[in-house]
Amino acid sequence: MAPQPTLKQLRYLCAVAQSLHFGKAAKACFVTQSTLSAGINELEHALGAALLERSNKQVLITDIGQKIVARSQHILSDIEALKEDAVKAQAPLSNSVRIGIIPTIAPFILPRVLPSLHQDFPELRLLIREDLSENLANLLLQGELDLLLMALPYPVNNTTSYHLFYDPFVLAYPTGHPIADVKQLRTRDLQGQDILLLEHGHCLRDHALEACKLQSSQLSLAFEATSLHTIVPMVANGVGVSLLPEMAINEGILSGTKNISTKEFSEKGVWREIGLLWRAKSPRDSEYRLLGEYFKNNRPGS
Amino acid sequence: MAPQPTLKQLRYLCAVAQSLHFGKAAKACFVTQSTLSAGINELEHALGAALLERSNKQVLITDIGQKIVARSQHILSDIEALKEDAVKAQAPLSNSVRIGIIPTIAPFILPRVLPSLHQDFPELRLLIREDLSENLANLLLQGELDLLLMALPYPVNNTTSYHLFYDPFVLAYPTGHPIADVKQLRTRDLQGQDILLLEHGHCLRDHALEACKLQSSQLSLAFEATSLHTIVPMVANGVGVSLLPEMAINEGILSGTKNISTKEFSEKGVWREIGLLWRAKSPRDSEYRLLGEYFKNNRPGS
DNA sequence: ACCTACAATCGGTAAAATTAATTTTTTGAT
DNA sequence: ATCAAAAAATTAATTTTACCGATTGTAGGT
Repeated sequence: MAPQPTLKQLRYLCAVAQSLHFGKAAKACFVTQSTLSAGINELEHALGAALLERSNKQVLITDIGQKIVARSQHILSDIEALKEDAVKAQAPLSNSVRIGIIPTIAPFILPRVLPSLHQDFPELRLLIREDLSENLANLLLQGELDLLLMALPYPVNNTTSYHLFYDPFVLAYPTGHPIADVKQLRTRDLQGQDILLLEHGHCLRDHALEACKLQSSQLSLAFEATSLHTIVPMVANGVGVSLLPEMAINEGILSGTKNISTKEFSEKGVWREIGLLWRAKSPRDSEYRLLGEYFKNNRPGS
Repeated sequence: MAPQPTLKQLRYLCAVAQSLHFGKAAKACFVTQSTLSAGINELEHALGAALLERSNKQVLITDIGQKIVARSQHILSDIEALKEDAVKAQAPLSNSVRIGIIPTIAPFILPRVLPSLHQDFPELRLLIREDLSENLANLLLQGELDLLLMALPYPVNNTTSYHLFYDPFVLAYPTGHPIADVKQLRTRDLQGQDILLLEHGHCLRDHALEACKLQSSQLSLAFEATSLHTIVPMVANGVGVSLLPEMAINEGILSGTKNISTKEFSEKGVWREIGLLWRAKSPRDSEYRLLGEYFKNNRPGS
């Protein structure tokens, strides 16, 4: 196969086209005249066309040479633009981040974080996808998402996790429910209660059960909700009690709802851990940590 | 200075972007995996950006990597277009030829040559400039013109000339003029005649004088014409005789004009030489010779 | 615990780019 | 015609780079 033209050769050609003088062009390219001469020759052979007409008095550009010069200039400026792109992309959080957030976090953290984030990193484009942990994990591994904001621990291969904060579970019960009389609420007080939880697939359910040392089989209530917002009116109607994340309450999930009371657990550790997750090999590791700072500093209730 | 990205590296990148697999990409590029790997690394360092996210299981393209890939594909296809241009330009007489023609040739040769030329070389674009020999010569040396069609000899540095044919001078005189009685016309019969010629600058004038062995000082008629077409009516009106190029007569410069007769010289050598002229270093030498063939084969009167 | 698949890395060698010096070519001037 | 000047081409030696084959390291699957 014929040798390919190189960018260096195109640079030499354009330099000659500018000065119409091999010696000057060589200087402009920081090479010796012989190097430039050889480069031009290579290009002419690679293209199989005479681009320049040389004499000892003047250098002229041929018809086809002129066309090649024009194309070369275009290509070289495209290369510059490409390099420029790379430089611009260096600024942290200046590009798109495709983030996946589980449904029990997204509505309660985004309204608070997004505005300040946009202020500090106006170039950042957050592309948000809300889905269950399992689906998000798959998308992360497939490279469809860059970052997950979810409850930890959640096992995903080759990922790095970043702790943000703990989000306590708060008991929500119908006002006047007997449990209101318990002074120091402990997880064992939940035994035998009708506890409303989200349906399978929501990790909030699993984390709540684990935090309260309950087995799924202990739940007497067969009904399972599809979102926190539908649990609230059910509790208010006396269907049962529920475990709500504090961040949801802080963000006002109960506002406007009557007949619901809440009580915090007196024990430590009745919470879920909130964190970030990304592919361990991701070159944007440091950017994601930076983003983590923002979520930390702007957590609901802080 | 940071090393420049090379086209080879961009090719490697695009290959990886296609297969998302270093080994396959390497094969597609006809290099080993280690070579490709090193190339991608160089590119990333040259740009200072992580373009790919590698693990032993999958290769993902980063956000910025995606942009660079898109630009690279664009650049690489531009390179192909450039090469394509060069190949197309290889076909002889497939590009522009900027030709300069003197006013005493152009109107009499172009109508005949252009049609057949266009038929055989439809890609050829003849850009014609009509001017005096001296001006054309300057333009040729400056590279503003590629080729001259003119009367020879005409001294121009560093040029190659190509003989086309001889164009005899024919005496034109008012019908009934005494010279009509001369049986064997010779140049010495012109002595003492009122001879109408073009003004200074037209080489036709000088060549006519030389061919007829006359001195400018021998001309009794002070008036000089600006074009052959203005000479004709003057001869018809009896102002004097003139020496017209045969090609002009063949192309019908006298048609429709009454009271003019013509007579050929009985001697050999009463002619001007018509030829092509180009810079000796021109790489299109062979194309110009080919073009010369056309002018030869389609000379006026042939 | 082993095997597999993959990209990164290493060491050696072949190829190429680059330079400084020289040669050739051309051309204007004497 | 000869000379001198200018400029690109060429040459030969050296440095640099590219490339390959083999090996290493890492994760995942069995």
